[in-house]
Amino acid sequence: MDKRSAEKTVAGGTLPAGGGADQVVPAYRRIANALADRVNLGVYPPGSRLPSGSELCREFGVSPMTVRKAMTILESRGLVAGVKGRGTFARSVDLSDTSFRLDSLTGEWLDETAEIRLLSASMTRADDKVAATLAVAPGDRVIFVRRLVLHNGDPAMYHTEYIVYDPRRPLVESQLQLTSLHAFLDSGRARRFPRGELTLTAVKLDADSARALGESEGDLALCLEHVFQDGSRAPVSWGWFILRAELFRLKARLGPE
Amino acid sequence: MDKRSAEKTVAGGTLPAGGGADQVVPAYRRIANALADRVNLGVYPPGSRLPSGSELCREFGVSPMTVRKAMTILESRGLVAGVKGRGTFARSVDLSDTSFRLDSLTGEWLDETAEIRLLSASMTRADDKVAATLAVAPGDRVIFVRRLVLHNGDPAMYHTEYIVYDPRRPLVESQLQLTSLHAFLDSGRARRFPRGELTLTAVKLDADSARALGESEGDLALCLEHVFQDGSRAPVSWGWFILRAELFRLKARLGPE
DNA sequence: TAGTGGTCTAGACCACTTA
DNA sequence: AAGTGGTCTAGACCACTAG
Repeated sequence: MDKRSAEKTVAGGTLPAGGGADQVVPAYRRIANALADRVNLGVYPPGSRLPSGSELCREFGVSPMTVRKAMTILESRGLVAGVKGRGTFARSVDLSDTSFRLDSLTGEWLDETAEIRLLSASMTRADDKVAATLAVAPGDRVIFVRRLVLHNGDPAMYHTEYIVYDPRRPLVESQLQLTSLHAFLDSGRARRFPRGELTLTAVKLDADSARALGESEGDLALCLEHVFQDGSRAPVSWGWFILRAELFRLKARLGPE
Repeated sequence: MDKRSAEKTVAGGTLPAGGGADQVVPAYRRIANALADRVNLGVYPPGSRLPSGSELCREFGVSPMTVRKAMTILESRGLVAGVKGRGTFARSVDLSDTSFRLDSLTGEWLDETAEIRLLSASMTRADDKVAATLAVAPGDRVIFVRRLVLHNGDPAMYHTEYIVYDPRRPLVESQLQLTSLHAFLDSGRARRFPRGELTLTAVKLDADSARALGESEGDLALCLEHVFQDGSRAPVSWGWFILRAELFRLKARLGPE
């Protein structure tokens, strides 16, 4: 249909309702929300097949691509799963589909007052555990770094890291003297290693971490362990952040928006 | 262009290369990965503007919608941010953009051996804290439930929950006698409350939780606090899961795939 | 006014499943 | 052979920004 002869719809969505809608909601979002509601309310019970693409086109009066976009959203939310040639099926979504963003952790305290202090940087030899994690031979040279991040002058997190030594990659010079926290966190990804695996656990402070953070051994903490990798998934850095438990919490939301 | 007269491209992507590509990679994914690499490698430094949609169409030889889809993916990954009328800009992505999925937590131990035990269920009056969280008046009736989830016969998590009492919604009967863990987790969402907010923290066991989990007071644990809401975001249930720390960990991956 | 991101259309083709 | 999900096209229109 040529848009210059459009009658009931415009490109941005449905025409503003007579009542005067405040916000224009895109059609694909309207459809996604409508279908999400039906899944949540049990109109499409877990495991059952949703109406096909063409049926939904008729129901909502939109073109296939628009329905498709809505389905993509629902699929990314884990609400439905599409199967080629068979159909799209409602999933049973539960708590385990929740996803926590780490930025809900940093957002509250990550500001200009954050300061990073280099505690030590040295060359050492990989022990068995380090060698296994970094996929190098035991006894190979690795860089060992310890950093402390302070917030309002107080220790907030303690970072220990082993980095594969590669003379062709002058990491040490450029990375060790970081003073800005943002650059520090940034160094975990943007310019450095595009891939990685992270694990978050609750731990008790060992003697070393406790001393660094100025707390008592055995105190409560979060441990964010990381293995950063290069483009071909070869491990380059292994380490862990020890976070003071009171300062950090992960938040997540269920449901639309 | 009519597809029946296609020459160099087919709908599924580029024509199979002479070498014989194993897997057909959709064009939008190829483009998204290519652009993601450029952002990560600093070809498009943080804050800089990416080539416009039409430029990318020319570069990759695809139609606007395909480029658009790639951009949507990058935006959802937090790698870029589009601004109407101005352009699409590279973001500085760091650790704080990581997102953890709770299913990496349950995946390992959630199976048929999991058992749920109802410890207590009673009607009580909301104290100030409960009233504030559930948006009811202090002294109003609320349902108080305590559950224990066992794995291989051992206590794994302890759940405490306050539920707004609403005689029109016979929650108690249907929810209290759950015996399947899957149905239990499911009850947090699918059929019950479509929305909610979750917070994950590290805590020490209080006397009550320690007794329930068969551990010692002061021991390490994760606390998953939840506020479930109805469709209009009115709180309906407030509670928290106390998780034995050794059994639970959150995992995440950085980068493409 | 020209350019940009964002939305939408009305088709097409493919790979796949089911009958 | 018919139906379905998934991909892609070659346009269009809108809201917005900037020169």
